[in-house]
Amino acid sequence: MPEFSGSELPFGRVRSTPWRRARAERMANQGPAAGTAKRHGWRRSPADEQLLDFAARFGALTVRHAAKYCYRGVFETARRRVAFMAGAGLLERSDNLAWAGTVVYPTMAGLTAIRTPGHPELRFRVPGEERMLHRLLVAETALAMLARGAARGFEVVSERQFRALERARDDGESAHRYAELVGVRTTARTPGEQVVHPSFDDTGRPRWWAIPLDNGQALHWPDFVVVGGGLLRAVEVEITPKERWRLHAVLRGYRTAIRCGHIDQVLWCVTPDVQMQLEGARGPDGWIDGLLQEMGLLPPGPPDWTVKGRPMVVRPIAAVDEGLVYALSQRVLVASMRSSYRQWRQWRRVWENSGTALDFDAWLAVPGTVTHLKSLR
DNA sequence: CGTGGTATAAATGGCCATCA
DNA sequence: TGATGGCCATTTATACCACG
Repeated sequence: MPEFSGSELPFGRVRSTPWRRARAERMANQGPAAGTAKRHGWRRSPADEQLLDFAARFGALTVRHAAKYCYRGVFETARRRVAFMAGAGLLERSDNLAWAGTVVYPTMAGLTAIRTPGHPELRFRVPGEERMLHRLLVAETALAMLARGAARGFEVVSERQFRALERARDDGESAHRYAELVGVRTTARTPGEQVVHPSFDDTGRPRWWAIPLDNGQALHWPDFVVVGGGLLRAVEVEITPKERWRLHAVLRGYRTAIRCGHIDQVLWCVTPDVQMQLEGARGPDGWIDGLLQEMGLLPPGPPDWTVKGRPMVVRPIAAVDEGLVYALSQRVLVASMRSSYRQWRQWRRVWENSGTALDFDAWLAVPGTVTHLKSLR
């Protein structure tokens, strides 16, 4: 059987349409260069490259995220472009998590496709499912900040990026260069200007993108770093309480990094249990301080987060994507109030229509609500 | 060598059938 | 029920070419 492609199909076999021809061309042009020239069946748009870039930086992304942050909110377009890139071998898709919808992550070819000189070379890695919620929350938080801060020249550097930078065996030279490339102020342009200094590990190597712990014997990696106004702000997304000694060690590391002029501020986006660990909680006899007060990173007593310029800021994590809202709330809710994604969405609709002032989780916790909801179907 | 018009490629968004 | 692939009509981007 002879093989035919695209417009060369023999008369009468399959009617050749532009769509079929383009598909045949897509099949014939796969790999890192796919979509860069005519006759490839599709053309890589700036939005496509942005999606590849985001997926590479954060390791994984949902199609809904892609739609929101790359394709002006049009899901249909995002799905189609993802399909093209998956067909070209640049992206891999996974639909193992119902609440996430389709998750996309870059292939080796996808990473090669957007490799830019001067930027860290990322390794290929299949994202593990167990950490997927955390990974997607990090991506969402970072993308939201990037979308808001892009106009003001904010840049976001992901954990994958700085792990690649700090892996280099060059005494921190490429990490330093990259810091300058993304706008970190490493030298004062005017006298007295605040300058960023790196931390140092126990070998004396400067660490621009990692936080040395235990006198530099170990390194801690923030979830991502925001570069703005020439300074570094570390962001931590914590949805599981760490053991006290581990969290303590991380906070000590950050405290040192802040004091030596490396990190300007740490933002903690956390679930209620972690928030309690960090800033304390109201007890029977007044406020019980958390780790931040104990370590002098916050004045004793209930925190006032309207005060600006604190070295550490804690705020409740707020998922935007409906699937992430679900997955996150399932960890916070007591077992009896958990439900399948499908059921949760039905309950959400009931909540929306109920006109209550309570937020969803609080509404669900009102005695009788769950029993009532379960009786509906 | 620039300009403007035309042909063609590709993007987009809507719709539908299928599938799990 | 949502994700998906197939298809179509319309819009937009790009390549090409003749002309001055």
